[in-house]
Amino acid sequence: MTDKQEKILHAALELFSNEGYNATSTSKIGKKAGVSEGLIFRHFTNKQGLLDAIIKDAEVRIAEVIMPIIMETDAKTVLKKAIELPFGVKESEFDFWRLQFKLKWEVAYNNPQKMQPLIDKLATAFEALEYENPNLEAILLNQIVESISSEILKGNLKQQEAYKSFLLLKYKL
Amino acid sequence: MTDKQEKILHAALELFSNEGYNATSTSKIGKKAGVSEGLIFRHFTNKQGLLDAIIKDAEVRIAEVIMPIIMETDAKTVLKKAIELPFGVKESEFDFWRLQFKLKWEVAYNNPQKMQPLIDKLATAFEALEYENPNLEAILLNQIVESISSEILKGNLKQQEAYKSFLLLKYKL
DNA sequence: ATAAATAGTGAGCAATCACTTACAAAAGTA
DNA sequence: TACTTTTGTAAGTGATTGCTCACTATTTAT
Repeated sequence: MTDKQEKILHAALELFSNEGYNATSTSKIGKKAGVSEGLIFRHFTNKQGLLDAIIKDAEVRIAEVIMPIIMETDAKTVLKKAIELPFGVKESEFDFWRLQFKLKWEVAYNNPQKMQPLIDKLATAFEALEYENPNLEAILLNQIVESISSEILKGNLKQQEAYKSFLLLKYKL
Repeated sequence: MTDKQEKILHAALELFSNEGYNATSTSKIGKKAGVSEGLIFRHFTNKQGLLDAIIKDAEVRIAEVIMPIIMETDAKTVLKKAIELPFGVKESEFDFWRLQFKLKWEVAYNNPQKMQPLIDKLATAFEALEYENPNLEAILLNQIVESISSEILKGNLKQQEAYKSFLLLKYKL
């Protein structure tokens, strides 16, 4: 991956995330990346190709973030790590993650449940802890985690520490 | 409000909701509404004006939906009605509500917490029921309700009845 | 009935869109 | 070195964008 290729990807990520895919023109991307517009098409075929490259990279990064939870053997620690997940996102990566959530609301890109492995892991954890309805508990907690992530990424969640403690307490962790 | 004005608004709502604001051209709206493109600008000034009209209407409808909960005096019933909210949305109104959630991810339109009255009401309900942390409980439940709404509107939530019962049970309702 | 105001049309506007093409610079390879 | 491939640019392409304008049709008010 060339230096300029990375610059293009980075500029596209930032613009897609902050202004939206359709609201971002390839000319704007070229300008922000400090590159001729034509180079975008040389490297990524078309505008959709740019998005595809970002999405492909995202799948890897999502797997990376989820891995430590999937590998965890202690049920309580699984839940704890899952709850702490959104609070640990670095601000330098906000653009990246915000785009992921934004894309879920774009029709063209139908979202094939990348979080399913996490939900499954949560379900087995809840089962081990003898919750009455592990599957629905897993779905609920995943929803909570995603919803907290959304709020944080949009800059809407105040009192994060208090909220984290509150949730950990609720699940007796 | 003229017949044609309503046709324009309805077409715009459907297109904005399903394809996105930026992906929808005024020419497409005119065609779908069976109206000349120019008429859109006569009635709504510009494309943004169209969206503004939809948003203004939305504020009314959101207030309508929340009102029965705000007016409710029994704490348990408040929670029950809040949880049941997303499961009662009519399919004919999916486009409308989906657009509301979609807009939360658009930068241009910064969302001034239309749900705050509901959150406040939930907080006092949790207080009456002697929950330890009523404010955070209210924020959490609101997040859950919104997240369920999102999943339903995207057609991603299976076993809705089971999930509803599960939540009501969780809050002892 | 007549005038004024409103509703509606369709052609046309400059600007921008995603993308192509012709060509030059740079880098790799023999 | 000489040749090929890759990387990069700048000036285009036709199509579409949001929007205006000159005009007609219809309603409303006097």
